[in-house]
Amino acid sequence: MRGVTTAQPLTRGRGSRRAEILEAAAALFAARGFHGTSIEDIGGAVGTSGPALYRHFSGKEALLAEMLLDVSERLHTSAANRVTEAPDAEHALDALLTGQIEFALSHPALITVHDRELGNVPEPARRQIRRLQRLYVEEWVTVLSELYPGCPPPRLRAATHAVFGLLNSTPHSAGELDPEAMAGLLRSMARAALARAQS
Amino acid sequence: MRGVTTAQPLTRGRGSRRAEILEAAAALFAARGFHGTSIEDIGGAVGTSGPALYRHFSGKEALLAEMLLDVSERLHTSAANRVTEAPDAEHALDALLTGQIEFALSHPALITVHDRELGNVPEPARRQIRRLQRLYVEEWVTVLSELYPGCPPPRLRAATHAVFGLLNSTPHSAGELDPEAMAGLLRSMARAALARAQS
DNA sequence: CGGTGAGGTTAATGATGACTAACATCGGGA
DNA sequence: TCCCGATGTTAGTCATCATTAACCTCACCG
Repeated sequence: MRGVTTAQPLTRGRGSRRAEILEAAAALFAARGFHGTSIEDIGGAVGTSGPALYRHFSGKEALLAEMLLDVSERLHTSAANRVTEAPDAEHALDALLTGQIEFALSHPALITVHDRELGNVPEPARRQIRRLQRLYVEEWVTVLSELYPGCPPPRLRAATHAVFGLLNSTPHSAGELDPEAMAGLLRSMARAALARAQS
Repeated sequence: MRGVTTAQPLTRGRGSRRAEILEAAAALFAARGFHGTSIEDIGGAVGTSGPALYRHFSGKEALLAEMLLDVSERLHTSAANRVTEAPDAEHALDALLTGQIEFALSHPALITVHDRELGNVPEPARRQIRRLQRLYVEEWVTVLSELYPGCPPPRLRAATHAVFGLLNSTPHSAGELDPEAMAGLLRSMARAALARAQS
């Protein structure tokens, strides 16, 4: 029984394993939390047993770090691009909303983990994630400042966080509405909410 | 060194210790998560060492259960009362908003734990908490149905969850604005967002 | 073929942590 | 005054878990 049943890598696509692990881990972290999920759980979810993960990540925290870094990078660069390409602030805001809603609807687990587990990321990476998050928020605040001049930035920042809360509620109300309708509802609610930040 | 330094209960108010523990635990759970917080941590936060907690709660999960049960009860009964006393749906909605905003602003840790850690509550209690949460949501949906007839309940439910997300964003944007301004901003954004649910 | 590297496997190992046991202390009745 | 209940204390106990060690195996390249 020693090393007899080994298992089949069977010509897997390059790096697909890492991605598969990250995806499984995201789902588990979202459902049970970082500390509530064991390495064995994650391994099990991808069909290998526990320690196999160390062939792909240096540890559990590193795995989380990579996951969150990737999310905050995607959010931020997507936002930056959209804003740059928009003809005016009005369209920029629409584009930001679209980006966040698309992401939240298609990756609910990542969204959940992203705003729950930052505290478990070890220091070198944590700072960078925070930085990207801050930049992402500032992307919104900048657009909103242009749209509602005269509204103090702290208020816009608070409003932005509130809208994130609204948009990221998706994982909690999963299944109530189909994605199309949900996207429309969220967009419309968010726009209306933001319009109230100016007063 | 055996049992020499015992410590002083010193005529504490009745049951105040339980409350003190619950409060400390809420702060720790909010900051580090249920599994990220040890019994020793909680004990330390109230000036006793670890196992002393078992004099007040039967275990860590029981502590969490009591905490969440209390929160969902407070939210639900407060909402039910407010709605009953309101002259019409318009005022009822205002009262619901006021209640949720007051609670979220004054107990950010409880709000955070409340929508993160339900999964760690053991079964008998979990069902009851879920039930109260459902009733709380239905309180909102009922009022909204009256206000926006013709809007399908699933949509109203999704909108309600979205608004909870918006209002509960408070813990994430702590300190940006003073509580007064924050309350006003949240209320105004929430109302505007809800108004969009009808269309 | 021969060996090498990627990716798995099962057994330690060492911490940490929930919970229990055995034992104090003290304030407040009887 | 003496006992008891409420609360603490410290030292186990037993699981669980991250991480490491030591070993396999297979695809592929020369």
